Amino acid sequence: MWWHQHNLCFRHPIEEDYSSEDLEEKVATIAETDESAESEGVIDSHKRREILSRRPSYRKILNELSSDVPGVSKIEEEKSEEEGTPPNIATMAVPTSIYQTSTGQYIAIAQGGAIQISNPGSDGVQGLQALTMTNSGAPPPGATIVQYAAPSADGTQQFFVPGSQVVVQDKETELAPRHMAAATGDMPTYQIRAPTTALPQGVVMAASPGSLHSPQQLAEEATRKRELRLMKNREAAKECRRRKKEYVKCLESRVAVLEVQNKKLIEELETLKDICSPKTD
DNA sequence: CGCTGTGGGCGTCACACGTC
DNA sequence: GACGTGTGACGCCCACAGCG
Repeated sequence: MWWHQHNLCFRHPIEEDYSSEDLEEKVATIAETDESAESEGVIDSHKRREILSRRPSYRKILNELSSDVPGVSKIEEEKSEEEGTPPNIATMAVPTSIYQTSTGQYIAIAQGGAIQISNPGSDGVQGLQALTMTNSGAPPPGATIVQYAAPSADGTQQFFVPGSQVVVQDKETELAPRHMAAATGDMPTYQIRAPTTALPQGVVMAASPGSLHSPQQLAEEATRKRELRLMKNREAAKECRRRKKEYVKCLESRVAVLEVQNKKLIEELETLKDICSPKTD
């Protein structure tokens, strides 16, 4: 099933993203899998926005498409898994991100917010350590706190983990070893370092939510939560754009296939016409 | 060489939707 | 209902090409 709100999409004058709507329209026109009910009529911008925002995710769309059309590749649930996750992490519950440290350890951030660290040499999931991110609500007793810091002046991002170590994001992905770049795509690389002198701006060290009393602490907690949310949203936006590009590529290939099919059918029709209605003169 | 238009990427905000 | 996630919209920046 092809969703049919494409003709309700509107483009902002300075729209900068590629016009997937145009492609979708082209595909829908060629394939004629669609009703044209909504192609007419005036819909106010609010309504259009409402409809637009209910559009299914690219992943859903593409996966539906792939089930209808053989040969259309699916968007995997997690790119990091499909592109060569280290074997000892492969059995873990779907991580959202996997990083490799300069010491060769793998850090997997699971969807629940748990961080797992594994050594490349260890078998299976042995050696994994599960940490709990502080954004996942009140940590259970004895939980390990991992602190996130806003990007510092040199463009790096840091996680503060127990044991006086800091997980620092490299400035550029290409700094990662080639084997890592192949395994993670555009995924940033992280290193475990000893912490520098003072905490970077925006860092609030471990304070369990229950122990927050003063307005200053509350404000710091709010700031920390905001930074965390922004970081997650940043990553989500990147991932969303990646999926969108993949989706557009898929549409382009589908257009090509359907155009070829269409051409063949037209030729076939012409042939049949010639056979059924020979010229009389 | 400076200006301008264009395209692509990124970060952020707002909002809908799904989950617990 | 709170919270997390996905995505459209917007604004900004940068690179590049074309032009005078």
